[in-house]
Amino acid sequence: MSKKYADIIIDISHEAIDRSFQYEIPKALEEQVQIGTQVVIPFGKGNHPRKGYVTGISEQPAYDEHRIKQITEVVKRSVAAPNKLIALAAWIRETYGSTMIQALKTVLPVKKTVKASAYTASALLDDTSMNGKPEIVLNPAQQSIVDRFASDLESDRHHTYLLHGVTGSGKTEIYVRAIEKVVAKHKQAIVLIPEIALTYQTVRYFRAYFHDRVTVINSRLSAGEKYDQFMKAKKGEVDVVIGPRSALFAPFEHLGLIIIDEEHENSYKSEYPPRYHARETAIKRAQLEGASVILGSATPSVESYQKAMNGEYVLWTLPERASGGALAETSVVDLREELRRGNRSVISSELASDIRDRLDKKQQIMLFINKRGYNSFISCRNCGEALKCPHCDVSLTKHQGNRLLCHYCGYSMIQPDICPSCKSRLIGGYGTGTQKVEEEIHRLFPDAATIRMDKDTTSVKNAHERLLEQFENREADILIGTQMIVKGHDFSNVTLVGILLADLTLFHNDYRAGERTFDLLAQAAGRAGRGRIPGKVVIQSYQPEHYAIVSAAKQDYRMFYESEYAYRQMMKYPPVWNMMVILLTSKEELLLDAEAGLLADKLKLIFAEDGQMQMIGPSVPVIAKIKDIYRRVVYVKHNRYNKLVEIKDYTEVYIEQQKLDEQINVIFDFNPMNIY
DNA sequence: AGCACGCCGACT
DNA sequence: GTCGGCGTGCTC
Repeated sequence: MSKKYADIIIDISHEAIDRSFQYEIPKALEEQVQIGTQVVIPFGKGNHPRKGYVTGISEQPAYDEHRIKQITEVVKRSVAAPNKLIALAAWIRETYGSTMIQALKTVLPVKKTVKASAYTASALLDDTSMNGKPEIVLNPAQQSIVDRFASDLESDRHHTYLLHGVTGSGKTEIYVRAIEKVVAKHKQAIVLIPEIALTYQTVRYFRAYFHDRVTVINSRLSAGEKYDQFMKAKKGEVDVVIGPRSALFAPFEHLGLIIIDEEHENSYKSEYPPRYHARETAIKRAQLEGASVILGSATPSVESYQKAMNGEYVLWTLPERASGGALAETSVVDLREELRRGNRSVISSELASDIRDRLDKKQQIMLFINKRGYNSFISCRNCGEALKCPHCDVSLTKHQGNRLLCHYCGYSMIQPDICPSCKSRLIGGYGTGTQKVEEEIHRLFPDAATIRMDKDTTSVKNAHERLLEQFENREADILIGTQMIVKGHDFSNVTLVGILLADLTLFHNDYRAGERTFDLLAQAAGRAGRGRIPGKVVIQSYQPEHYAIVSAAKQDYRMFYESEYAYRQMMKYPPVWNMMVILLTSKEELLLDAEAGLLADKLKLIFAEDGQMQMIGPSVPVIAKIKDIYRRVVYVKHNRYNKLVEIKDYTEVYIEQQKLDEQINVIFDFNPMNIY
């Protein structure tokens, strides 16, 4: 009988209207309008139709009744998000800093009425003639973990588990068994996988167990296709959703388990606002919905391992390969020593002789170089200037055909003959990119067939899969690549892995440099000797005494963790302390400098009194401008995360009150994955 | 984000 | 005298 009212967040991303507005629900729409429903409402003076999300329903008007307008209609083809997802969005907004509408859009399935693209769901989704589930017998370590999970589930205890298992120890089998237990209780599971690891084999594995009760989300799905998969989850037509970060928001009604594979991966942190971390957000969602979380990794993040150490997570360990196969032998080569002996090649003499040996035995080799275009910028030996992008303040990278390219905005130019700043002719490229390594290999081993994998050779659709397939089919002896060849792929004939420059200088100044290096080396080592023949890993480095390299060579995670934790503790870095980056951007450099300074002073004045805050900056970030937008950063460290949230809230209000939001944009990043 | 209200300069 | 500049403030 009585009227009903809806609290609605309007789809306009602006702080000034980042709050809910109350609308009357017309009788005809009462059944359709629920929390999470997308509706169209008249907004503002002109009563322009706007989209909005219902975040609450009440019986009383909280506002002058005559001024409350009516909901126009419900957006067709929209899924009402479960109530809990709205609460999760509110938590994301508060924890990471963004407008409510941005947080809602992150959490809710976006149903664009775009027609589904022609190649539907890609090869990952359509597979027919699936043979029954593989008869895999768990080893005692695996069995004991599955049993413990089952008993927790039986007694309704929900934990976050950290599954620390070396590469090849059979983590996936544990995931699958845990999901089986959850599904048996009529609950559902989400499996998060880093995008690059979302391979055909992985999906096949889950398909073998759950058949058409599992669905896969990947970045190649159109918005419409992704929406359809989410609908299946909501209607209970599937039990398992597999996908990257965004799959965390699959609108299951009875969520029982969230699995995050390779939990240490950087791609679980969103790179645009709200910059949420899928691991933390998963744990929050599980808490809201009474579900469990399993985090799996061979090289856990320092954050997660610390929580396992202090009892917040339950630690499960799989110390051995499931097949019983031995881990690879490792050898560290000191590149300084190599240079002293007069070898200026990127291939050390030890690595060269190992390559020769494997080529002769018809075994395969993987060579790994940290980064595309590493050091392959053009600089002047007279004045020392490196050629930079005029819009982005980053070095231009040399590509084939004397072309220099900016990797941030795509700006390109032909390499000049004389230095633009000092007119010297001593200008050129010095570097060891993947192309250069390939040339060097051809010089040293003219008989070797090579495949090069980097962003340039894999930019074409499916090139990535095709190149890996060629290598698998032994069409080449040596695979040369960047990060992308390190993760996940098992080639049984690879018996030698060379890490050409395990150096840390690349990530200089970055507090996660050690962690990233250890992860990379451990993963690379995991690529060697996956078949019957034992493998070898050669690690070349200028800093062979660094703890990340020493512990990686020993394949000793615990040793790495102890050193890394001590370092973080000493430097007051996360996870021991917390850090927030305030990134300020503007077209006006002078204004930006002035206002960044004022903000920093203000924050110091207000928040310094407890003595637990440390502030650095404002400073000019490594990349001082992108696309002609200038950037400044302020780093704020505090032992308590909540205090950083308070400082974030204060900053938001300050920027708005000073009327700076037109000319200066502010973005927050909590416990950042990389330095600015 | 839009849109209206509102208080000061060069025009039919 | 009026048309219109976009500064300021509000939107259920």
